[in-house]
Amino acid sequence: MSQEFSGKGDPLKLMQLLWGKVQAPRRGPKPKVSLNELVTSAIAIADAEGIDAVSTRKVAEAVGISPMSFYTHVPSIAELRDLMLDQVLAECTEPPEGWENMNWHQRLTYIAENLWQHYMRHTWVVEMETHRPVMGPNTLASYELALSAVDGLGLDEIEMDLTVTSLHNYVLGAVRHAAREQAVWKDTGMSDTEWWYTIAPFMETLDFSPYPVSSRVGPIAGEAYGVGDPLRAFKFGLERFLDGMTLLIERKQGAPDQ
Amino acid sequence: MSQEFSGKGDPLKLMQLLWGKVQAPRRGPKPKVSLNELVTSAIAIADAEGIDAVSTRKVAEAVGISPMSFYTHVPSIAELRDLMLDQVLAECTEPPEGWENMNWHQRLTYIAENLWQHYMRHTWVVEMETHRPVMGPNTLASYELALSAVDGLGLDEIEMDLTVTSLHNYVLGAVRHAAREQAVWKDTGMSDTEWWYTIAPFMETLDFSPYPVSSRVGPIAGEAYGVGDPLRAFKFGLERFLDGMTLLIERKQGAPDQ
DNA sequence: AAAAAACTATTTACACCGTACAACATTTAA
DNA sequence: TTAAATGTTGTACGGTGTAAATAGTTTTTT
Repeated sequence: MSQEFSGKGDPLKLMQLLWGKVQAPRRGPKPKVSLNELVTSAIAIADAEGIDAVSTRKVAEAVGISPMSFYTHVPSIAELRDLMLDQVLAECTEPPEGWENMNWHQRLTYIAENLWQHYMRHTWVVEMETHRPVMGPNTLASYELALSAVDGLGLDEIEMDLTVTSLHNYVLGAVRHAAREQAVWKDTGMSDTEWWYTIAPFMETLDFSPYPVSSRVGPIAGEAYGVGDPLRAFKFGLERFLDGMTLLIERKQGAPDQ
Repeated sequence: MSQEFSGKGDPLKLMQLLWGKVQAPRRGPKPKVSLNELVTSAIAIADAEGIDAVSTRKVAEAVGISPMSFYTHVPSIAELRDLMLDQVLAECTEPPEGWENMNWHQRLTYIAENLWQHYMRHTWVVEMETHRPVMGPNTLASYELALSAVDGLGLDEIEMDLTVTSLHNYVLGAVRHAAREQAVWKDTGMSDTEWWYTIAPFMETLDFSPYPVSSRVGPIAGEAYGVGDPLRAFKFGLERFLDGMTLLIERKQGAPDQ
């Protein structure tokens, strides 16, 4: 299912749907619903019940068409999912207030934290974005915003792309813990802390002598921020990355011809 | 399906299975297969056909038991997937040759690159690890190895944990592009480059004026390394992160009491 | 030795899923 | 008015996870 990559079918059709470039049919009955209604409805279902609740039948029912009518609007569920990804990313395309007065450090921090919040609002996106890039208008617009944060700093185009890409990569990797916790809590009512206390008695029966460093670090880290503090790990890594970026940018500005 | 978090059922049962702490039954017939055979078989299927090909029926057939016999060994497919994750991570638990003579920079680089290769060997792991941490022996052992890379540098325990966690987060975020490309290629025979050429004619019909920076950066980056070079982006971000780590470690060593 | 208990294995069944296919309904161009 | 093009719908198939009932096997208890 998730293995049904859209490249298999018709990548062009997906692009046309993403960019609204499907030529309007000259004859035939008017469609009962628009593509936008389908995608919006699917996103609502995913936000409320998770991505696995988004089935062709359920989306069709939500917008009031028969199950198979779905396929007149979207080639398959794989394309629907890609459309969902691009549409929901509309939240990350606009610069925030004061953007013009921010330096690159503040801008990249904003990009990363905004992306974090986006993933937390729609935890299903974290699962889906492991798949295939979606060349849609909102995806491109959010890439544009991120790139503009590091424009004019002395980085060449390739370094700009690498910066934005690895920052995005990092956020996605870091957010999954927090996203998972929220999804599990939503689904089961059990927090990570409760889960931890459930297995803690068992953990104490284990022999930890093969893991000397872990058994020193684990409890201290655990006491400091509970089972794990994804946000703190995220911020820690972000700081290291940005510190590294500072070094690179200073180097480039010191030798602009390199 | 992927929303069936194991916390829902019985987290303790999973822990017992992970650590081989299920008390041997006193009576009744001998099981036809062992848990290990089931998990190994499931991993083989996932490696060959992707995670979605791993169904209870298929695994049962592969080891030669009836479909429902599966549930004698594993509570549900969610637990099987967790067991797969831990078992396959056995590849990342041993220090490489020369580990003792490496400095922290070399060690962290090894950890990151080895993890990258692990994910590339088993691309389905990338999809699955977005879910829930598995407190199994191999997971713990790989955590131990990573922690030992930054032990004795003047970092406190929390910083050690944060370092290892964010490094792992970063690798996971960065590898997904490469993993996806490989999975798509395996499944469809279409490389990312071919896919790009399929949609390129359409892309040229689009109006890129709303994306000035992207349309400057995109082509240059594209020409430099094709559609995208996940490995290069990975290494770029890794360098920035390690540069940032250097600053932190130097700071800590300059003020050991802080 | 016989009976009971504990366990594994199997069969059947159900409610979902994505979607192929064919018949039908509606709108427009010829 | 007719034919073409399109949207809608019902039926059907093979796949999924797994609940429930049943059958078979081994060990413990009587």
